[in-house]
Amino acid sequence: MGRAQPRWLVQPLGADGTPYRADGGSPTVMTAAQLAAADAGRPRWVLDGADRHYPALLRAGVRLTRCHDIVMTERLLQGRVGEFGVPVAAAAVVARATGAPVPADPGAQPAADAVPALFDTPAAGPQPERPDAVLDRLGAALRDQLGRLSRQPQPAPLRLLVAADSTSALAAVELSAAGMPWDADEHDRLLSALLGPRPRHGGRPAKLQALADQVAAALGGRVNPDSPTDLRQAFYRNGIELTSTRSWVLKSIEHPAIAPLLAYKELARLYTANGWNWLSTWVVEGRLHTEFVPAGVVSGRWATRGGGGLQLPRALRAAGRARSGWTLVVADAAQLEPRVLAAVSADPALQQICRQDDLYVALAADGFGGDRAAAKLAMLGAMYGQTSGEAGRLLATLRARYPASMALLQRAADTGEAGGVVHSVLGRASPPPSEAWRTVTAADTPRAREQARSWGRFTRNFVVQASAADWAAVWLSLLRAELLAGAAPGAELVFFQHDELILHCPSEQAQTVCELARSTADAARALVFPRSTAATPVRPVAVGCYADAK
DNA sequence: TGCATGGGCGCC
DNA sequence: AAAGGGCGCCCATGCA
Repeated sequence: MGRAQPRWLVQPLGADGTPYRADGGSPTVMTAAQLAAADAGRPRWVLDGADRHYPALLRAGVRLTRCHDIVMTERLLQGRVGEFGVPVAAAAVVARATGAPVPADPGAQPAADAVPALFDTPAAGPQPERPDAVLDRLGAALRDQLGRLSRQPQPAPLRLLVAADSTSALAAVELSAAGMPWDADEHDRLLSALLGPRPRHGGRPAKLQALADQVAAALGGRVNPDSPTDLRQAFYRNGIELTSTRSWVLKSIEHPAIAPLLAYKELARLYTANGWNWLSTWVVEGRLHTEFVPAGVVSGRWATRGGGGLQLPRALRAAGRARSGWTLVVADAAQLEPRVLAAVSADPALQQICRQDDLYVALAADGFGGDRAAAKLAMLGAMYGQTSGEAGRLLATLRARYPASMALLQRAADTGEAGGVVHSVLGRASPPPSEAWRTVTAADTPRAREQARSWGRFTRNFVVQASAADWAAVWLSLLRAELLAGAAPGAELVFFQHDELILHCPSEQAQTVCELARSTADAARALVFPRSTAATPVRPVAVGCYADAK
């Protein structure tokens, strides 16, 4: 007895997003093969959360090329609705979640193209929703969203963002399922070389324990180097008062315990965060299976759930290896954020600087006496809101030479300090500050000012970080579209980290993939920053092993 | 025993 | 005068 083939219920929708059951189109039950055939016509499928519905499709061998993700879109729209209080649309969302009808939207505008709705046939549950009810709910939600989109002051960039976020939702499911190729044996060798062999019955690995013993000996007594309190007490007994046990604080101390302690901290981090337990939990059949969460960060950056997929330590990247006969293409957008700042601010001088391959070299030559490190420190400090130290002093140079970009950052910070909302280049809104923040900052106290400035640093950085995330999402979407169109047979996306993409492809496709990564980055720049001359250069490298990429 | 919080550190 | 943004995850710790 074979298992029943999975099937999906598909509702064709009219051009205005209205289900047209009444005039002939009726819900159809489709097999995976039929869905795949239907996708060849490049419809924009409507999904009530790709993370909920796409994994099953993918397991059945169906890849969807384009979609409108109701959940991703709702988050984008709600961020833009009200600055304060409960957004107007929240009521509709609650209604949808409970299966109650959504109020019709009289202002709905026609969609750009016909869209089929698509979702799993209702699973057995306590109270499965009737298929028609699901269809009505989805159709109403779509009409509602298209209407709200068209009423935005600048709908075009936001529509691009909706498309990019929706595609990201599909790509995240695919990336999570594919997994980065990861060589567990190599990982084990690296760990053993650094830490000593894997301990058999608990306890620390040999080299870690030896360092812990050295620390204890140097401090004259028992001390748990994993305990900040313990450490501070031990140092206090030795006549040293520590404000914290952070490594940069320790580095300024002269004491025989410091060197082994710093070494211990570094290795202990490796052992606990990416040691053998991590390996056996997250690496399955040669792939690292972390779960990607598209736009999981308020700025639109992706997050990961499990496995710490966005914090793969450099020391272990040699374990990221292509299969035999295959190649990893590692493509990252170099110095993305200052380039994004130049583009969103349309600062002529900074855009000029950003035409250079290494913009920090050009920046250093322009106003920092050729000191690249100083130029970089100043630029990063400006984008993060640093005002003290060397970065603070160098800020004056940036203000004098790049007034437009520095003014944009200052406006963003001022808006945040006043409790306002800022937006990315495509229109993603920053979250409004909490009620608690409003209460605290209403006072005229040092704490109030500190809280206000802190939120200002967040909004200052948001305009850059979120705009960079816009660009990256469009880049990813364009590259994925090329792959689905067959531009590099066999190539698949396996990793995405803010401004870096990794693809796994048959070695003979590597140069094609490199070129695709470059060309789609250029196309993304033209779409996201159409009036900017600042480049967003991508430098793909074809390697057998992730560690060789930098 | 489980849960929440803070210190600390990895990545961008 | 002003003391760098975003995350996820580990451990230790204090509490119920």
